[in-house]
Amino acid sequence: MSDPAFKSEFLKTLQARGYIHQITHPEELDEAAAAGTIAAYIGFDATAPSLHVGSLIQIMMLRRLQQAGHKPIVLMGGGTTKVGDPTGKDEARKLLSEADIQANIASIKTVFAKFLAFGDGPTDAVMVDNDEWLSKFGYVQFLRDYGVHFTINRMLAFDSVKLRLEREQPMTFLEFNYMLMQSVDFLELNRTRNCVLQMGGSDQWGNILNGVELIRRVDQKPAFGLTTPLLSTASGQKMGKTMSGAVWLNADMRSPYDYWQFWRNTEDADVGRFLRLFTDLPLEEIARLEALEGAGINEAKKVLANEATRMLHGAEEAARAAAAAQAAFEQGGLSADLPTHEIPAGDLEAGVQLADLMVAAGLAGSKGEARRLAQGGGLRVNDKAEADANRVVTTGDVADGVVKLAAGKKKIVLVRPT
RNA sequence: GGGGGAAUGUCCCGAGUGGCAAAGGGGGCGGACUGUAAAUCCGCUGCUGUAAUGGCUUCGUAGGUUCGAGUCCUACUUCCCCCA
Repeated sequence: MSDPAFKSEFLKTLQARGYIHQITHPEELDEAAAAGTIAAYIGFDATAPSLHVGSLIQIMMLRRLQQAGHKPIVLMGGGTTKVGDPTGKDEARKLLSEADIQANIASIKTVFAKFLAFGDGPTDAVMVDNDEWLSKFGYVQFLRDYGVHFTINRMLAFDSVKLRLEREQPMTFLEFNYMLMQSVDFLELNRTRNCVLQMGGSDQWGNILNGVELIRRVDQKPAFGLTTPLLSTASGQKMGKTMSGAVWLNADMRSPYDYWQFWRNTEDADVGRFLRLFTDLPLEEIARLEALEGAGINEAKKVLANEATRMLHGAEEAARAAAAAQAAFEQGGLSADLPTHEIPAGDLEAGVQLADLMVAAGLAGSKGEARRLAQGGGLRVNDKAEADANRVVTTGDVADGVVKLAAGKKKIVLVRPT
């Protein structure tokens, strides 16, 4: 993609920090963003009770938008989730019940307030749910109003459809309609809220393009689309799924400590990129951190972990996570802020099989796994390797009020008798 | 409606002759090396249990044949392809 020198603060920032993959009408959009306040939206589907770091780049982009003096619109996909986005999938995802979707939305909502300022002002963020309008259409009315603007010929050419067909995987008519719904969302937001820009991940390009064209065709009004690059780590892993599963943003699904660890374990080659995308640090500062070599780059990773955790969970939680990590990894000591598992003191007096304790503490999925861990040398009790998972843990193992269990070098749980 | 094909280890892909806890890969986990990195190398990867042989539950669903079935038979479910 060409590299035009943008005039608007917003696009300049996105460009400099690496958010831009494709833009539909770069110059026009730049003009609009430079001339005054614009409104832009990103849609989030409610397929899980929390968003994960895979969505973080989108959230951060809304933050940049607001920082540049524009209005972010968070679109919750209450309506579209009922249909399910086929993009990038080989199979239709199982349909969620309406109750599940509503519960997911309620749970997801809270995260946005950490990144955006909501309110009624001209550049305050707002949240809307597309179920509001999508559920109101009658089938025939929807077909007549919008169906006429989409040709099957063109829809078949979009990757989301084409790839599925090429791989000879079935695509239901329900899924086929998803891109129409998303296009109508954009049109609706354009009409009711004067929203001129839809942003999203690069996999959304086709869906976004359809909305842009719908607005331009039906209302003869300007509309733009912008996508972010697909985020993967330097070694090619998909971003967001790691060691212990998805990196959720909700604190009750992924603790601040684990969140901090996630960023701390960033690959060397990704540090600069992630700092630009996921922190508010000035670019000069990032350039300095990124230039650190060898083990020195660990400093940059700590900064990244601190900043990212602070933004999501607050300064206090970030500091505690950092302190716990320092105690555990750099001093080999204990910290009360490490993940803790409580068990009745009586159980420990009676003695608990180590394998059972590992499972209870969440360090092993089954006793068999605990055994294998032990045999592989990855199980440690109070920092001492323990090859026998059948060993009984008793009060004699308590030191400083806890028993320190570790699975591998990074997963630590303090067992605290109560 | 007719004809042909497919569903495999609760992450994915994928081999499978009647003796299979089931090849191989990806992913994941652990170890070594390092810097809580990457790359590389080694080990593990159904549950349960032992000092150890073991026990139990898995191959779309339900039955059947057999000493023994992922593998053969019957019905059913879902999906794909071709014809109408």
